[in-house]
Amino acid sequence: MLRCLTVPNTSPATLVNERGIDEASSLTLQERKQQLVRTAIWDAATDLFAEKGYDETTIDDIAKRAGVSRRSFFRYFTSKSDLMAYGAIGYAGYLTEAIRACPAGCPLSEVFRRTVFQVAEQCAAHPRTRKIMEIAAKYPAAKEAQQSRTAELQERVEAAFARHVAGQNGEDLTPHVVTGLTLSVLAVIFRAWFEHGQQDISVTANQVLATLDRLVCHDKSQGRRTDD
Amino acid sequence: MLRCLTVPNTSPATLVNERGIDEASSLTLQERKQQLVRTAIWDAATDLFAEKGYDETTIDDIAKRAGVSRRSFFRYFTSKSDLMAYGAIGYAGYLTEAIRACPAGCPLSEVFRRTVFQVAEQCAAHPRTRKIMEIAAKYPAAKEAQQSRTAELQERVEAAFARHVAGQNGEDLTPHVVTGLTLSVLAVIFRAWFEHGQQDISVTANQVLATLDRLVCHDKSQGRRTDD
DNA sequence: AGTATATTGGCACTCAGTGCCATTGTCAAC
DNA sequence: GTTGACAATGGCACTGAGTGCCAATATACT
Repeated sequence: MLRCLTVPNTSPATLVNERGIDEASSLTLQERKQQLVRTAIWDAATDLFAEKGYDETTIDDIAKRAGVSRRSFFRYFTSKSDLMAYGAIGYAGYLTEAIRACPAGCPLSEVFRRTVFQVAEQCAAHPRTRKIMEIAAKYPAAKEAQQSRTAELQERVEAAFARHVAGQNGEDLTPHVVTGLTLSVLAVIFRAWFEHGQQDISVTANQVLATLDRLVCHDKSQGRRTDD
Repeated sequence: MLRCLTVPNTSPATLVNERGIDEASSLTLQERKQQLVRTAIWDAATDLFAEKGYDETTIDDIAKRAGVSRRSFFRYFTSKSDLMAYGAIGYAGYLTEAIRACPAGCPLSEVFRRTVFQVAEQCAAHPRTRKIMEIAAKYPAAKEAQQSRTAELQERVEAAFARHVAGQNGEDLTPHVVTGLTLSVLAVIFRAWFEHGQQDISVTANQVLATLDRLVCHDKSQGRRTDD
């Protein structure tokens, strides 16, 4: 993964916005055209996944419907997995942005809560989120592909948290723990929100965080382990 | 994934033990032979991964060194990813077993703690854990492959937790939350344990759980969200 | 117009993964 | 010892993924 694509200058910021046509402020014409092709491929692919299934859709199919050559497909996405993980880049952007937005003195537990709520709402508002979740729920291989960039995501989020708590010793495990917690909590929220009504995601988020509190802060008497 | 392999009767319990030669109590001769081939392939593969890299190792290489045909490789493992995820089956077994071992009245927070410690120690004692972690740390594609069965793992663990808290309404999010928490905490523990000394993993586990407590149970004044 | 550069498409190649069938090995019954 | 049933293996051929290379085309800049 993470191969060098020839075509796009794919700066992460470029990929955050969806349509690539309007609101193209600081983008050159070339970049906007590339973005256009990229979303064309993505739209063609997700449509086909929904129509005839994830495994059954070949890259030839996608390229044909998107109106590009097979060879060009691989210049915009490294693989079919890469397509499903497309949203992960924007997701990582939301997360790091939300963490960075917190004031310096803000306790980490509060940074965690704010990040969870803000990112949940941002993703819930995004049309791509729903489409991807539907495909992932239907086809296990698609779900696996979607999560194929977890490592990169984790690294970026960890770096953002580490930046917030800068000034501690290097051996501190805090950034790792918050990152794991944040990502797993968000995953639970998305799943519950998607499976049930998909109404207001902040309600779901509150439920999940309340459950977490009940779980961790219940009895802390047994902080050290003794064998049974 | 999860294709039907022709050869092996691969019951999950069969795969938990490592060598497959000794301590073969309730296994037929055929099953033990299959297990032998399976571990031969696995050994050959991990050796090659360590020698010449994960991506550079083809399935032909693995089959040749293991002394089986290319076609037979695919009867024991569905893919190279499947090989890296081989340990996930035993891992899931450890987790469900640890959860089930807790007495019925045990509060979930305590089940969580016990499971984390027990599974961490079991995995740390297993020779395969170290080997896999070394490869995964070195090659990103291998790490990705290793996590390719997260969905199955999650389902099994969730089911085990749900069994423990049986008697609640179906809308309860608790099993989802504990599962996410358990898996992410264990991931942090393994990583920290592997990167640092790899001494006593229960020390690492205590550090991580202490960090978690500090994080979640810090100030709970802001249980409901208000926009800034 | 004319040149440098970016993008694309086509071709050929390796490797992953699968279906099909012939061969071999194993075990039991006769 | 032979025969027959059945599991395991190996070989072959095929589709699809992914990549390198080069020619053709489009775009930008002078």
